Order: sequence, then C-alpha cells, then structure tokens
Amino acid sequence: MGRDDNDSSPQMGTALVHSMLEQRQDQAAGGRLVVNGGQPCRACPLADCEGLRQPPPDVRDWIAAFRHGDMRFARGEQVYAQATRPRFLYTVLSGVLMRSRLLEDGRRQIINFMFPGDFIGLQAALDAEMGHAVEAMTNVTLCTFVRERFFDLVAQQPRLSFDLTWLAAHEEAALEEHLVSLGQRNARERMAALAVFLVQRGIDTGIAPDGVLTLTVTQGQIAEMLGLSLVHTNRTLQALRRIGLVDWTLTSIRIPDIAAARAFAKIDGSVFSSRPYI
Amino acid sequence: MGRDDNDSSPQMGTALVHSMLEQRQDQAAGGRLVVNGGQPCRACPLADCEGLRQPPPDVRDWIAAFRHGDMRFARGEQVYAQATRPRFLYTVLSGVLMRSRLLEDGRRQIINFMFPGDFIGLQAALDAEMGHAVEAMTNVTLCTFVRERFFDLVAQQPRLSFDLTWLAAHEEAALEEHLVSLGQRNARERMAALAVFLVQRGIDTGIAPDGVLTLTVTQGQIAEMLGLSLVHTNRTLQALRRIGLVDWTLTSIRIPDIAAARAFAKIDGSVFSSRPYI
DNA sequence: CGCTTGGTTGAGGGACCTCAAAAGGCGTGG
DNA sequence: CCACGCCTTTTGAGGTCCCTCAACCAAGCG
Repeated sequence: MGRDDNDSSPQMGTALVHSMLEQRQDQAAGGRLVVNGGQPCRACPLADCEGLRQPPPDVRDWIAAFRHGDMRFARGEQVYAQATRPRFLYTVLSGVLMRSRLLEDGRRQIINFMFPGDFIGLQAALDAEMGHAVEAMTNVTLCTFVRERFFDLVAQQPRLSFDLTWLAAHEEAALEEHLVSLGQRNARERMAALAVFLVQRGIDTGIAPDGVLTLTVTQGQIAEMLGLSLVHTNRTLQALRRIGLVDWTLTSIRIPDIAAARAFAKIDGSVFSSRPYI
Repeated sequence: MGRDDNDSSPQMGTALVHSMLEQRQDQAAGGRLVVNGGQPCRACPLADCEGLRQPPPDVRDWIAAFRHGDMRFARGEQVYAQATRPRFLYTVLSGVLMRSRLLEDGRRQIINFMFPGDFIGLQAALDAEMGHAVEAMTNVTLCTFVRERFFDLVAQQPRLSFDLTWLAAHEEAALEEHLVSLGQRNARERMAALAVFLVQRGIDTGIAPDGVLTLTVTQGQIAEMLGLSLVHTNRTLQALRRIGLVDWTLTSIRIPDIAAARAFAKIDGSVFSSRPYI
C-alpha cells in the first residue's frame, strides 16, 4: 500500500498535508455567516422533504430560537478541518458534504457523506477535537448552532435529544456498513454498495427524484472512499458500467436496477424509516 | 476475495449462516437473568474503575432504580443476534465483547470491541433491528436496562443523555479509525493499530494494568477484524513479533513500546479523557 | 494556446488470497 | 497412558486482485 497518486488533486505530498491541517474554519466564519432574523425556520427547506419527520410546531419554534444562523459553502470548501474544535454544530439544509480523515503521510480516507437533514459535529459537542475534516461536495447551506449551548438542547428538549441519539445511532450503522465493505467486499462489490448507498440517500432526501443522483464525484474521491487506487477504481467503474449494473459518471450516478445492485453487493435491505432532524 | 475459511470456527458455510441468524437472544434471557434487589449500584464494579468518570450520588441512585438487573454470558455466547430487536440495553460491567456483522454468504466482519463501561444497543433504542451481533469474548457481566424505558432516561436525566451522546460520538470516532485502517493501512499497520487500540482500551479500563492485555483472540478473529485471510494474518503476526513491535499470542497482547507501535501504524495520539458511563 | 483537472490505458510487480497439508495443544474416553 | 478428535497455528506453493509507474487523451479556461 502506501498510495500516493501525485497526479490527482485530492491526494498530495506530505508537504501539503500540514498546510491542509492548518487551514482553520475560522477564516470562513468571517464573511460567510448569515444570521436570519424573524422566524427563519418557517422557510426551512427541510420542511418540504418527504423523507424527514417534521417536528411539532412548538419544537420548531424552540429550534428557531436556538439556532444561530445559516452558512454557505461552495463545492470544495472546507467546513472545518481535522484536529480543530469548530465553534458550531450544523444541520445540512441543502447540498452534500463528505467527512474524511487524513494520515500523517498524506493518505486520506473518506469516511462518509452527509445529506440534507444530517447533523454535523456531534463529536465536538463534547470535549474532543474533530478526528476528521468536513468538506462540501456541492454548494451547501448549513444551519448553525452554537456549540456551547448544546447542553441546553439536551436539558430542555428531550425529544430532540432523543432524535439526536437516533441520528447518531444510524450514522454508526452506516459506518458499520462501510466497514463491512472495506473489510469483506472486493472492488466491484464495494463500488456497487457505495453507489446504492448514495443513490438511496439521494432518493430518501429528495435530491434524486428519478433514482438518478446528480452529484459530482471524481474517481479520485471514489478511490479514497473505497480504499482503492485511482487506476483500479477506474477499471472497476468501467467493469460495472459494462455489466450494466452501475453507470457512474463524473456528475451523476445511475443504477438501472437497484435491487440487482443490492443483491450483487450483498446488502441486506434495511430500509430506514423516516429520519428526524433538528 | 470471497473468503471462506471452512476450517476455522468463526467462519462457516452458507448453510450455517441461517441457523446463526436464527439464534435469538430470547433463549438466553431465560435462566440467565439475575435481578438484584436493594441498592445494586452500591456494589457496581465500575465504581472502582479509574478510567471512568463517576456519576454524582443522586444520579447513581436514579440509575439504580432505572436498571433492570444483571446478566452473565460465557465466552463465545451471543448476547443478541443480528437482525433482532433485543429487549434490553446494556452496560458492560466486566469482560470484553465484540460486535460483528454477517454477510449472506458467510463472510463476517468484526466491527469493534466493547470494554467495561461501554454502552451496548443504542442502535435499537429506536425503531430499527440491530445490524450486528454481539458476542462475549470472555465471561462477561452486563447491566441491563429495559429498552422501552429509554425515553424516560432522556427525559428525566439530561446529564445521562449528554453522556450517552458522548459515548456514541466516541464510538463513532473509533469506527472512523477502523475505517482508516481498512481503507488505507496495509496488513502490518492494521494489525499494529488494532493491537494498540485494544491494549490502550485495556489500560484505560484497568484490565491491562501492566500494559499487557490478557484476552483470548484467535487469529481467525483477528483476520475477521482486519479484513485479511487467516493465513496472511498468521504471517503478518509473525512478522510483527519478529520485528519486536507486537507480541500477540492466543491469550495475550503485549506491546513492548507503545509509542513505537503508534508511530508505526500512524495513529495520532488522540488521548481520551475519562469516559462517562451509565 | 498552454495550463489544469479528470479520465483512460498498458505493463509489470507485489501484497494478499486460496488450496492443501501438517503439527502443536488440550480435553475426552477407552 | 495412549488414542482420538477438535481447535488453532503453521508452512508451502501457486494464483490473482490490486498497486505502482508511466504515458496519453479529453475538456474547460484564461
């Protein structure tokens, strides 16, 4: 192993790692933050999302008072860096992000992706530094919460606290599935499993209405998610396309027969019921 | 890939997979459950554990009323099976357990290990079935809680709810680390990383006072954790032993120089502060 | 136009896998 | 006490999946 694809952008030499680690989210907080006045949550884009369970009005009002504001990031920008303690916790309002972890020698592992409704930053709700970085894969808007006030949420809104636990538990289940992929599945199974995962999440969150997820993912990023080399990722991708199982281009993921892809990747059909959000 | 070590016990043919999946925890609940009367938490073995942050007296009393009883499992027994909805949530009082996930074709991935103080079963606190099985690696005793009453805990004890979030977040961080291992590290790095992880947890929970963790792990189990074949696991293990980095036998793990092993496996020294428990 | 980003292809090598067999512990039973 | 079975470890040999190195192609953009 010891993979350094010097030609692909997400990878980099050891020299650049430090500068990446040093990049703080502080600079971003400057001009980016938009604090809404009035009743912001009335216009919450998540209120229209079918895959999400809507909070009752009183809870929504509470959230409206609890939240701090909005934040926007462009594709490729970093929400926060590894080994920092960001000031905020976030809920994804729109767009897709990814979480990744860097090794000292420049190797990078993409941990998971975040879709609308997902809660970001639980790890830092407590004392710890973040063990990962979060980066926008599309233009995104996030709903921000002040980290210091997190305990107020737990103390005052048991229902939300419960929902948070729900989200954390399901995030953990997703990581377990990825762990199974990396440990037990070969390249083609892995890629199929990832494609199914992404498309399914796209469907659930209403981003992929017709079963086709429009999302820009480079093959380098796929490689970093699957723990494969860039070259082999390319070949595996072509193989899946040739078989007709998954058609994954730079800008979209199309799965003609999801059930078939599921069977191929040996995914048990654990269908998630409607997710809560905060 | 497609690994079937028919000769090693943890692995099995597809025929046996179903019987394993069908094994319910119900049967276990029969004679095993021991409900303590009086003030059980006064004698809680976790109260002596240095690595754990102790709850204040009133909270401890609340837990004492909230808990349901104790349960014991012998090494090799299953606490609950995959795709079931166990009636209880658990806190590990003593012993070590592992969490694993089965694929339909018999491949198995060990997800993580649980040490004293760890909370088990959060995933099913809600609506979902468990996506994994939990099995005892030593004789263990668990503290049980009735799952239906979980919301009471969140509603009445924000501090405990917060602690639960803490535990969930750190469990997630551990899974992230394992993901990095499987995705980016080669066999030797993986094995060193796992050994360091286990020994560190052993030290933190007081099971490995002298830095040597006494724990029976077969090479087959190591293989299932690392996503390696049994044969290659054996050879890698010998290589690490020859180098003098990790001495991992069937019954114990010894790391002469933890810092060296950490550097070798490229683990950032994220030292956990004292864990809470419930 | 050159530069950058992302994709594609070929060739060779190495890490890891599978198949196969044997040996060392440890209990059980004759 | 030895024989026997069971589990776990060990070792050998051959194969393959995946990696690295190294080009080259295509599209977008100043």
